[in-house]
Amino acid sequence: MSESSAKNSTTLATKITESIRTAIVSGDIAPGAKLSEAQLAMQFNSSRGPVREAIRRLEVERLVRHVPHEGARVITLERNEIVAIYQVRESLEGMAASLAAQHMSDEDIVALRQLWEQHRAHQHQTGEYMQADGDFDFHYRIIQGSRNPYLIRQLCDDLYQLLRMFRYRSSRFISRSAVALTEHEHIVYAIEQRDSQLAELVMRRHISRAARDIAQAMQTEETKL
Amino acid sequence: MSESSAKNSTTLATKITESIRTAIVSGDIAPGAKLSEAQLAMQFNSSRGPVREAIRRLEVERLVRHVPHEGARVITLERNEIVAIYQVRESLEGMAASLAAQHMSDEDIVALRQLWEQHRAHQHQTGEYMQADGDFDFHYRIIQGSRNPYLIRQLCDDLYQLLRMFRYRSSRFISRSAVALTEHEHIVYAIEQRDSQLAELVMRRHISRAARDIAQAMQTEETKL
DNA sequence: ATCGGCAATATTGTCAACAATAATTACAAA
DNA sequence: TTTGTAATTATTGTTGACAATATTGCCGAT
Repeated sequence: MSESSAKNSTTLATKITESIRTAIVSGDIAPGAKLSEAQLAMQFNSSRGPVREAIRRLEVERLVRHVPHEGARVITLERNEIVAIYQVRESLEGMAASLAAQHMSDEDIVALRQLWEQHRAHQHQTGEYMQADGDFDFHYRIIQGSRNPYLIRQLCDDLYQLLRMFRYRSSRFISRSAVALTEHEHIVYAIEQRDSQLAELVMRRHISRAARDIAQAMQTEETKL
Repeated sequence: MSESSAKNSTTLATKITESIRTAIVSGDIAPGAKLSEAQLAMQFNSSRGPVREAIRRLEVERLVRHVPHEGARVITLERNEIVAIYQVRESLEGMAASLAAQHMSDEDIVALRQLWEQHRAHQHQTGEYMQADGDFDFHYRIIQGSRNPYLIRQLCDDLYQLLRMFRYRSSRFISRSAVALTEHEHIVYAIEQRDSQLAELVMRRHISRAARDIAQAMQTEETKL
């Protein structure tokens, strides 16, 4: 487990929170793993206080499940929970796309198009899957474009944490980068046209298909065991 | 400020969290008010530790804004933030209604109808506005009926806290109980018919109208000052 | 050999003191 | 009077010790 990524925030508790969060999301701390206060405190050269604060925060963020007097464990995402999350994501991010088509500045739309061009070029050259990071970047920009602060927080701070955590583990399945690239283009197009209805629909389908692929992959994964 | 509503949870920090949360949501602690650790600790006959934990949790729940070394204050909801929240609520709860129409058990639907009958009877007798609590109860049942655990948490644990906090302050405006009663009936009907599309649409309109009324009321309220 | 209860151990919850940072006040100079 | 600065005060951040609870291991009974 790497506690390297500790940004120099103002307070120790914040740094520890971020370190543990990235460790969970990146899979360095496995789902279901126990978070021992004493152990973590030792690891970060601190006392248990700041570690406790970090765990409490991550508990509210739903990355950690805590039961009194027993301790905290990293959550494990079951199949039905993944499905539930994707269902919400479809609704929320569809709305984000719709709002983005209405509210994004012309410059931001140009930048979005350029980002997509980069992704295409990258895929053309390397023939590689789209990087998860690139995909997230694309979606983040559209969410930001919604200009709805509450929606932005819900998606970026909350839902996407869970998504990242899950994606890291299951990146082996996801080989739909070619399809995704095409779908992204359609989204960019709809936003360029300022067609909020189309943007919403295309985004919803994009996410819906991803969800279907993942659910299917998990299904076969489960039957294999 | 009443710290009376302390349920006997297993841990002190939890009790304090709940007490402060209800105090904020009910308006006993005013928006923008400072949350002093020492003062709260005294108030709850505890040390600062549990109070700090409570504040950290409420911070992640977005009921409190915290800046390092300065302290925590209760958030203040601006007009545009209310609009943003209602926009998200419309999308999420529309989805909840759709899912409820698909997944609610027949018994639960009967119970929902009965609840509505009660509301109607109550209004008939007293001619009163619908109680905010009754309204929340109605919506909660439908959200639960969605059977989507992530959606349920997002709405009940997160969004509705903010809604409650705001509603308490502004209950003076909201006199649309007669309209709401009718709209609720339409929602119940759509769910009884298992018409998920209709349920979603009617719910969205219900919330959209409420949002419009509130935005309008805030507008006039602002110009008055 | 397995199961249930008791002691030992480990872990979490709470507390009070200390350190570090921000807010306030007092004071002096312009 | 006003303004900038330094000292004071108050508040938050962190720590280690102690209390309360859960887990583990041991022992005896069936």
